[in-house]
Amino acid sequence: MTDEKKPRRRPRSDGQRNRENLLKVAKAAFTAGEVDIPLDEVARRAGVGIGTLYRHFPNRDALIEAVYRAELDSLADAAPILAAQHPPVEALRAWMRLFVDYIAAKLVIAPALNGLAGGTGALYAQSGTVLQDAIEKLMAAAVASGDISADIEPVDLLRALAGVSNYAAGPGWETSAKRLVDILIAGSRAPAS
Amino acid sequence: MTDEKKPRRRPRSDGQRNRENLLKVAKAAFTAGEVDIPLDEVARRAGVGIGTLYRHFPNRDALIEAVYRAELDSLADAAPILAAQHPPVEALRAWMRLFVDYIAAKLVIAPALNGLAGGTGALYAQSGTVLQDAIEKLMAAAVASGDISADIEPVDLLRALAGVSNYAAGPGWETSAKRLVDILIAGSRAPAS
DNA sequence: TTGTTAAACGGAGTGACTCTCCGCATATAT
DNA sequence: ATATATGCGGAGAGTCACTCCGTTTAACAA
Repeated sequence: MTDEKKPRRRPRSDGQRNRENLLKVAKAAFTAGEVDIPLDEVARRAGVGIGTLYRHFPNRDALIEAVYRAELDSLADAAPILAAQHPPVEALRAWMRLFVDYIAAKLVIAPALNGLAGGTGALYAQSGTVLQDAIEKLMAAAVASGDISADIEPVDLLRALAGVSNYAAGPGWETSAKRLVDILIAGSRAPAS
Repeated sequence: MTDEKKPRRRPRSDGQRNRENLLKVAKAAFTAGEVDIPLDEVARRAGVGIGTLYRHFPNRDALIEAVYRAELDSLADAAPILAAQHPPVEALRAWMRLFVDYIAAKLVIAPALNGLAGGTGALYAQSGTVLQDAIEKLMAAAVASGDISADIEPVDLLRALAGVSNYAAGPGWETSAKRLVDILIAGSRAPAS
């Protein structure tokens, strides 16, 4: 019933190496825009058989999720740091801008995120929770300090941000995206009651 | 060089019928959530051969675009009407809410829009222009009346809206999306100079 | 070292899907 | 009624995701 520990053996070193290699190759391909790269090709570039790829990642989505989970986590980790360095509203703004930067640097690729089966949720439901937690805490602080209105759903802002990443195209989109961040912040301000 | 007119013959009636049938079937499937439906199946349901489908729509994306173009157009058409009925800012707000309604009614399906190859642009570059025109005019009016700030990019709002449609999941998302509309409007207001 | 064994590997094979090609059918115009 | 451009249909080629299972190898014990 409870989780038994069966540490019979140490995990095999070649297994871990291959797994990391696959992730590295996949990330390189995805960030290079080859979102639709065949999985055979990923395996080939990583110097492993297709069977090995599928043992580590049961399907395409699993691979994509694994590639981005680390990025998502590091984005989430930045939240408490920013919170410590800035006043609440500015921390929120800074984090949202960082979100945009991540997209700009192709560290997080929206098409890949959205391309997931069923479109939505699948990935954000699992990996996305860390982002939700991050923004929720930032907003809670800003609400507590009386800077932003209490009846704003954190998720809404995240959605808007994610939306921008979908349509990240054309020159100047990045500054345009940061302008949107300002709009969102301004729109979330508590009325000067 | 210029577009020659060669109206040798009237288009064949069966051709038009089949085309409409395909669109009807495809729309039904897409709105029912069967975004990944095989094209053979679409052809079968429409009672035509696969070859016929591919003559009318050279690839999957073309079909998706054709299905939604009408919806997109009607959404765009609503803009001037709303503009005539409401003061500028309210017209803008109403239109953005209408956008959300369309998504809610599954008349426009975000997963399908985003699932397009290459992720971005492909569809919005063509069909999306009508939406851009629509919101640009609404915003121009609101800027002219001094209600909203001049340095807001219309596309940004569209992006945010589209983003929300991606993550349209879970109960209450709709009201949450409309709240986002209000945030965006509030954030776009011109400073009471 | 050597033997044992569980863990991991590789890649041929399967089924599903997209898209092409081209001979056949039919609506339109004369 | 005849001619012909227009549209139809579906077999088949090419690609891809994912499975299966015989073979290899790293980890551990003796």
